[in-house]
Amino acid sequence: MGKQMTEMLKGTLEGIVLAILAVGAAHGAEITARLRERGFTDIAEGTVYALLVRIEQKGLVDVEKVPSEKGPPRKVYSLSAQGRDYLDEFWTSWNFLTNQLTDLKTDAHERGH
Amino acid sequence: MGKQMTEMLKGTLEGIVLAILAVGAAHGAEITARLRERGFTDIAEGTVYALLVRIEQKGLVDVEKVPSEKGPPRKVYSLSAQGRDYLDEFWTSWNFLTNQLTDLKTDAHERGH
DNA sequence: CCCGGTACTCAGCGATACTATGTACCGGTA
DNA sequence: TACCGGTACATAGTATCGCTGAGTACCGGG
Repeated sequence: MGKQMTEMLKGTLEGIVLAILAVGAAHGAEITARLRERGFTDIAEGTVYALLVRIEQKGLVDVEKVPSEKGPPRKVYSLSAQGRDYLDEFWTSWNFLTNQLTDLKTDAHERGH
Repeated sequence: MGKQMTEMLKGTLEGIVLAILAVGAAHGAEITARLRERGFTDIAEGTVYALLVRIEQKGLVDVEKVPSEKGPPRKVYSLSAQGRDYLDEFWTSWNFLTNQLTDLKTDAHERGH
Protein backbone atom coordinates (compact mmCIF):
# COMPACT_ATOMS: atom_id res chain seq x y z
CA MET A 1 0.00 0.00 0.00
CA GLY A 2 1.05 3.56 -0.48
CA LYS A 3 2.34 5.97 2.06
CA GLN A 4 -1.09 7.53 2.33
CA MET A 5 -2.39 4.36 3.94
CA THR A 6 0.01 4.71 6.85
CA GLU A 7 -1.44 8.06 7.82
CA MET A 8 -4.98 7.02 7.05
CA LEU A 9 -4.68 4.11 9.45
CA LYS A 10 -3.90 6.43 12.31
CA GLY A 11 -6.99 6.44 14.41
CA THR A 12 -8.73 3.76 12.38
CA LEU A 13 -6.45 0.82 13.10
CA GLU A 14 -7.49 0.90 16.71
CA GLY A 15 -11.13 0.67 15.72
CA ILE A 16 -10.34 -2.06 13.22
CA VAL A 17 -8.69 -4.20 15.88
CA LEU A 18 -11.55 -3.62 18.31
CA ALA A 19 -14.02 -4.61 15.59
CA ILE A 20 -12.02 -7.78 14.93
CA LEU A 21 -12.19 -8.58 18.61
CA ALA A 22 -15.93 -7.96 18.51
CA VAL A 23 -16.15 -10.87 16.10
CA GLY A 24 -14.28 -13.09 18.55
CA ALA A 25 -11.48 -13.13 21.10
CA ALA A 26 -7.96 -13.62 19.81
CA HIS A 27 -4.32 -13.37 20.81
CA GLY A 28 -1.79 -11.02 19.29
CA ALA A 29 -0.43 -13.17 16.53
CA GLU A 30 -3.94 -14.23 15.60
CA ILE A 31 -5.09 -10.62 15.36
CA THR A 32 -2.20 -9.85 13.04
CA ALA A 33 -3.18 -12.82 10.91
CA ARG A 34 -6.79 -11.68 10.72
CA LEU A 35 -5.68 -8.23 9.65
CA ARG A 36 -3.68 -9.79 6.84
CA GLU A 37 -6.65 -11.89 5.77
CA ARG A 38 -8.73 -8.75 5.58
CA GLY A 39 -6.34 -7.08 3.19
CA PHE A 40 -4.12 -5.18 5.60
CA THR A 41 -1.05 -7.05 4.44
CA ASP A 42 1.51 -4.41 5.32
CA ILE A 43 0.80 -3.94 8.98
CA ALA A 44 3.88 -4.72 11.02
CA GLU A 45 3.79 -7.11 13.94
CA GLY A 46 5.23 -4.49 16.27
CA THR A 47 2.47 -2.07 15.38
CA VAL A 48 -0.19 -4.50 16.50
CA TYR A 49 1.47 -5.34 19.80
CA ALA A 50 2.03 -1.70 20.62
CA LEU A 51 -1.62 -1.02 19.88
CA LEU A 52 -2.71 -3.92 22.07
CA VAL A 53 -0.72 -2.53 24.97
CA ARG A 54 -2.48 0.80 24.53
CA ILE A 55 -6.02 -0.53 24.41
CA GLU A 56 -5.30 -2.77 27.38
CA GLN A 57 -4.12 0.19 29.42
CA LYS A 58 -7.24 2.08 28.41
CA GLY A 59 -9.33 -0.82 29.69
CA LEU A 60 -10.96 -1.50 26.33
CA VAL A 61 -10.08 -5.19 26.41
CA ASP A 62 -9.86 -8.01 28.92
CA VAL A 63 -6.74 -10.14 28.82
CA GLU A 64 -6.29 -13.78 29.71
CA LYS A 65 -2.96 -15.53 29.64
CA VAL A 66 -3.19 -18.93 28.06
CA PRO A 67 -0.22 -21.33 28.05
CA SER A 68 0.89 -22.36 24.62
CA GLU A 69 2.43 -25.64 23.52
CA LYS A 70 4.86 -23.83 21.35
CA GLY A 71 6.35 -20.58 22.57
CA PRO A 72 5.54 -18.19 25.37
CA PRO A 73 2.05 -17.90 26.89
CA ARG A 74 -0.47 -16.25 24.65
CA LYS A 75 -2.35 -13.18 25.70
CA VAL A 76 -5.92 -13.63 24.60
CA TYR A 77 -7.78 -10.36 24.17
CA SER A 78 -11.53 -9.88 24.32
CA LEU A 79 -13.69 -6.77 24.21
CA SER A 80 -14.64 -5.31 27.58
CA ALA A 81 -17.89 -3.44 28.17
CA GLN A 82 -15.94 -0.22 27.96
CA GLY A 83 -14.39 -1.41 24.71
CA ARG A 84 -17.83 -2.00 23.26
CA ASP A 85 -18.86 1.56 24.07
CA TYR A 86 -15.65 2.84 22.59
CA LEU A 87 -16.26 0.81 19.45
CA ASP A 88 -19.71 2.30 19.12
CA GLU A 89 -18.22 5.77 19.27
CA PHE A 90 -15.71 4.72 16.68
CA TRP A 91 -18.44 3.66 14.27
CA THR A 92 -20.25 6.92 14.87
CA SER A 93 -17.15 8.92 14.00
CA TRP A 94 -16.43 6.69 11.05
CA ASN A 95 -19.94 7.06 9.67
CA PHE A 96 -19.72 10.82 9.96
CA LEU A 97 -16.44 10.85 8.10
CA THR A 98 -17.63 8.59 5.30
CA ASN A 99 -20.74 10.69 4.85
CA GLN A 100 -18.79 13.90 4.52
CA LEU A 101 -16.30 12.32 2.16
CA THR A 102 -19.01 10.80 -0.01
CA ASP A 103 -20.51 14.26 -0.42
CA LEU A 104 -17.13 15.74 -1.19
CA LYS A 105 -16.40 13.07 -3.76
CA THR A 106 -19.56 13.73 -5.73
CA ASP A 107 -19.08 17.50 -5.53
CA ALA A 108 -15.50 17.25 -6.70
CA HIS A 109 -16.43 15.02 -9.58
CA GLU A 110 -19.35 17.17 -10.70
CA ARG A 111 -17.24 20.29 -11.04
CA GLY A 112 -13.93 18.56 -11.49
CA HIS A 113 -15.17 17.28 -14.81
CA MET B 1 -16.40 15.80 17.96
CA GLY B 2 -14.65 13.26 20.09
CA LYS B 3 -10.99 12.63 20.45
CA GLN B 4 -11.24 9.77 17.99
CA MET B 5 -11.93 12.24 15.20
CA THR B 6 -8.59 13.96 15.72
CA GLU B 7 -6.68 10.77 15.01
CA MET B 8 -9.05 9.68 12.28
CA LEU B 9 -8.43 12.92 10.40
CA LYS B 10 -4.73 12.20 10.19
CA GLY B 11 -4.09 11.32 6.60
CA THR B 12 -7.62 12.12 5.50
CA LEU B 13 -7.66 15.85 6.14
CA GLU B 14 -5.04 16.31 3.47
CA GLY B 15 -7.23 14.49 0.96
CA ILE B 16 -10.26 16.43 2.10
CA VAL B 17 -8.54 19.76 1.46
CA LEU B 18 -7.30 18.60 -1.93
CA ALA B 19 -10.82 17.50 -2.81
CA ILE B 20 -12.16 20.88 -1.74
CA LEU B 21 -9.61 22.53 -4.01
CA ALA B 22 -10.71 20.21 -6.81
CA VAL B 23 -14.11 21.87 -6.57
CA GLY B 24 -12.51 25.27 -6.93
CA ALA B 25 -9.48 27.36 -5.99
CA ALA B 26 -9.54 29.07 -2.63
CA HIS B 27 -7.36 30.86 -0.11
CA GLY B 28 -6.59 29.67 3.39
CA ALA B 29 -9.36 31.32 5.31
CA GLU B 30 -11.84 30.29 2.65
CA ILE B 31 -10.72 26.67 2.86
CA THR B 32 -11.23 26.73 6.60
CA ALA B 33 -14.70 28.14 6.06
CA ARG B 34 -15.59 25.44 3.55
CA LEU B 35 -14.43 22.78 5.97
CA ARG B 36 -16.73 24.23 8.61
CA GLU B 37 -19.62 24.28 6.17
CA ARG B 38 -19.04 20.62 5.47
CA GLY B 39 -19.34 19.68 9.11
CA PHE B 40 -15.72 19.83 10.19
CA THR B 41 -16.47 22.49 12.73
CA ASP B 42 -13.63 21.74 15.11
CA ILE B 43 -10.68 22.00 12.77
CA ALA B 44 -8.30 24.65 14.00
CA GLU B 45 -7.12 27.44 11.77
CA GLY B 46 -3.50 26.66 12.46
CA THR B 47 -4.02 23.10 11.35
CA VAL B 48 -5.22 24.17 7.94
CA TYR B 49 -2.39 26.61 7.34
CA ALA B 50 0.21 24.07 8.38
CA LEU B 51 -1.34 21.57 6.01
CA LEU B 52 -1.30 24.09 3.18
CA VAL B 53 2.40 24.67 3.70
CA ARG B 54 3.00 20.94 3.44
CA ILE B 55 1.05 20.36 0.27
CA GLU B 56 2.63 23.41 -1.29
CA GLN B 57 6.11 22.06 -0.56
CA LYS B 58 5.08 18.73 -2.05
CA GLY B 59 4.02 20.52 -5.20
CA LEU B 60 0.41 19.38 -4.99
CA VAL B 61 -0.94 22.90 -5.34
CA ASP B 62 -0.18 26.07 -7.25
CA VAL B 63 -0.16 29.29 -5.27
CA GLU B 64 -1.00 32.80 -6.38
CA LYS B 65 -0.71 35.80 -4.14
CA VAL B 66 -3.69 38.11 -4.46
CA PRO B 67 -3.81 41.48 -2.71
CA SER B 68 -6.70 41.87 -0.32
CA GLU B 69 -8.63 45.01 0.56
CA LYS B 70 -8.71 44.01 4.16
CA GLY B 71 -5.66 42.38 5.66
CA PRO B 72 -2.53 40.83 4.23
CA PRO B 73 -2.36 39.39 0.72
CA ARG B 74 -4.26 36.17 0.25
CA LYS B 75 -2.60 33.03 -0.94
CA VAL B 76 -4.95 31.40 -3.42
CA TYR B 77 -4.40 27.67 -3.79
CA SER B 78 -5.37 25.54 -6.77
CA LEU B 79 -4.75 21.90 -7.57
CA SER B 80 -1.68 21.16 -9.67
CA ALA B 81 -1.45 18.24 -12.07
CA GLN B 82 0.59 16.40 -9.47
CA GLY B 83 -2.06 17.21 -6.91
CA ARG B 84 -4.71 15.68 -9.09
CA ASP B 85 -2.73 12.44 -9.33
CA TYR B 86 -2.21 12.48 -5.61
CA LEU B 87 -5.91 13.01 -5.06
CA ASP B 88 -6.68 10.01 -7.25
CA GLU B 89 -4.40 7.88 -5.12
CA PHE B 90 -6.12 9.23 -2.07
CA TRP B 91 -9.52 8.13 -3.31
CA THR B 92 -8.12 4.70 -4.14
CA SER B 93 -6.78 4.28 -0.62
CA TRP B 94 -9.96 5.65 0.84
CA ASN B 95 -12.13 3.28 -1.17
CA PHE B 96 -10.03 0.35 -0.05
CA LEU B 97 -10.37 1.35 3.58
CA THR B 98 -14.12 1.88 3.40
CA ASN B 99 -14.57 -1.49 1.73
CA GLN B 100 -12.64 -3.33 4.40
CA LEU B 101 -14.41 -1.50 7.18
CA THR B 102 -17.82 -2.15 5.69
CA ASP B 103 -17.03 -5.86 5.67
CA LEU B 104 -15.78 -5.70 9.22
CA LYS B 105 -18.85 -3.86 10.37
CA THR B 106 -21.24 -6.47 9.04
CA ASP B 107 -19.12 -9.32 10.38
CA ALA B 108 -18.92 -7.75 13.81
CA HIS B 109 -22.64 -7.16 13.91
CA GLU B 110 -23.53 -10.67 12.75
CA ARG B 111 -21.58 -12.36 15.50
CA GLY B 112 -21.58 -9.47 17.93
CA HIS B 113 -25.30 -9.93 18.32
C1' DC C 1 -2.65 58.06 14.81
C1' DC C 2 -4.37 54.25 17.00
C1' DC C 3 -7.96 50.38 16.83
C1' DG C 4 -10.16 46.21 15.20
C1' DG C 5 -10.61 42.72 12.05
C1' DT C 6 -8.65 39.75 8.43
C1' DA C 7 -5.12 36.47 6.78
C1' DC C 8 -1.28 34.08 7.63
C1' DT C 9 2.83 32.04 10.52
C1' DC C 10 5.29 29.56 14.04
C1' DA C 11 6.90 26.81 18.30
C1' DG C 12 5.84 23.20 21.28
C1' DC C 13 2.99 19.24 22.41
C1' DG C 14 0.57 14.57 22.21
C1' DA C 15 -0.76 10.57 19.75
C1' DT C 16 -0.02 7.15 16.27
C1' DA C 17 2.22 3.78 12.99
C1' DC C 18 6.73 2.14 11.25
C1' DT C 19 11.38 -0.04 11.53
C1' DA C 20 14.45 -2.88 13.66
C1' DT C 21 15.80 -5.23 17.29
C1' DG C 22 15.49 -7.92 21.54
C1' DT C 23 13.43 -11.21 24.99
C1' DA C 24 10.93 -15.35 26.68
C1' DC C 25 9.16 -19.84 26.12
C1' DC C 26 8.71 -24.45 24.22
C1' DG C 27 9.52 -28.99 21.80
C1' DG C 28 12.77 -31.80 19.23
C1' DT C 29 17.22 -33.83 18.54
C1' DA C 30 21.53 -35.92 19.79
C1' DT D 1 22.14 -32.27 29.36
C1' DA D 2 22.91 -28.92 25.64
C1' DC D 3 21.65 -26.81 21.63
C1' DC D 4 18.45 -25.09 17.97
C1' DG D 5 14.44 -23.26 15.50
C1' DG D 6 10.08 -21.35 15.62
C1' DT D 7 6.38 -19.00 18.05
C1' DA D 8 4.65 -15.06 20.74
C1' DC D 9 5.43 -10.93 22.72
C1' DA D 10 8.06 -6.53 23.91
C1' DT D 11 10.85 -2.26 23.31
C1' DA D 12 13.67 1.86 21.49
C1' DG D 13 13.94 5.31 18.26
C1' DT D 14 11.96 7.89 14.24
C1' DA D 15 8.62 10.52 11.28
C1' DT D 16 4.18 12.42 10.45
C1' DC D 17 0.18 14.73 11.59
C1' DG D 18 -3.32 17.56 13.97
C1' DC D 19 -3.97 20.66 18.09
C1' DT D 20 -3.04 24.65 21.12
C1' DG D 21 -1.70 29.19 21.80
C1' DA D 22 0.64 32.76 20.67
C1' DG D 23 2.56 36.10 17.30
C1' DT D 24 3.13 38.89 12.79
C1' DA D 25 1.56 41.64 8.78
C1' DC D 26 -1.70 44.33 6.41
C1' DC D 27 -5.64 47.34 5.82
C1' DG D 28 -9.54 50.78 6.46
C1' DG D 29 -12.27 53.55 9.85
C1' DG D 30 -12.82 56.72 13.55
